[in-house]
Amino acid sequence: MTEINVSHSEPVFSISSAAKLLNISVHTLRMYEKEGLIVPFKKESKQRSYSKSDLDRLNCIRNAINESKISINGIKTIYSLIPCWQVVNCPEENRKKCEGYNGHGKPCWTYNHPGTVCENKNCRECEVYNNFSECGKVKELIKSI
Amino acid sequence: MTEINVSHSEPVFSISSAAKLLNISVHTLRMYEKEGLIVPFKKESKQRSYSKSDLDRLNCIRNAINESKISINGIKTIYSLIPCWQVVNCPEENRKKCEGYNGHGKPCWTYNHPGTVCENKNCRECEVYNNFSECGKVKELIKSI
DNA sequence: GAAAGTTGATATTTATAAATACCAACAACA
DNA sequence: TGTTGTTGGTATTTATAAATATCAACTTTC
Repeated sequence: MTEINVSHSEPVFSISSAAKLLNISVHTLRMYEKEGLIVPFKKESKQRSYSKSDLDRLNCIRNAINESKISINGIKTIYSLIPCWQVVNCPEENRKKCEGYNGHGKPCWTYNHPGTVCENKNCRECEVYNNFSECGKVKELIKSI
Repeated sequence: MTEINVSHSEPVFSISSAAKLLNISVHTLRMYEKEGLIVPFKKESKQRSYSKSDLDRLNCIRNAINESKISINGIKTIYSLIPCWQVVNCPEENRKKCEGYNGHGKPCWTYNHPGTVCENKNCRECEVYNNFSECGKVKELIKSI
């Protein structure tokens, strides 16, 4: 990983500075998290922190809500269509017991994944979570499979 | 096609009886059409008529809006993720010039498709339009490719 | 050819999603 | 150790998407 990428994914912003930079309230950030749109880094003390990449992701989400007029539940449903099983190479056997594969309306990273290849993964660091925060990228992925 | 399917896809309901059956207003039906969620049959006189299958589709849409809280633009975006190119076997060459393939946020059946395999198709009769009115089915299709 | 229904278009209402405000308890950091 | 910020709640406000109401011109139907 290059220096640039490290700083990009390094959680360095507190919730209040993230909110300030995004021009939204602290509560809104926690709301997005509760809805499963974002997975901020958490210290042992349970305090959240946000990377530059988190801010980019949040800008996409804000854009979807405010410009594209897609509701939060709409965004969740769109995320739930990401073919995560392709991205992480999830074996057929695992899929049967995976809520992300079988569920509807919620992104895979909002579930636990017992007995799957994702079991011990940290979703915050997963390609599925990181690469497809933009709706456009979801379609590109579907095209590529 | 069996007798049952004929009656199922036969446009027999006027806009007002469709509205009554769905318990919504006539204008709402026209609004859904303007947004590209539905493609009702039209007589030469420009009057709309609706089949039982149209009503089923509309029930799905109503459910997405009222129960799942997905906004109309959200539904449009979800429809736009249907891999239509797979369903209709759209040749690589055609895809480059197809707005449905390259566009974002609008279902393929809201575009014209000059120079593609869909050029002379009536979208109302297309598998892409007919089979995936439910969000759940969209995910099933993505899984199958 | 009169009544009933439909068209598209605009103007208005309503229902509610998204965001804000406020809270007491706890954590971080000078 | 006092100040500043964070936590997870609930209660409230606001912005607006979705639906309704009206309209005159046009079809259909009997």
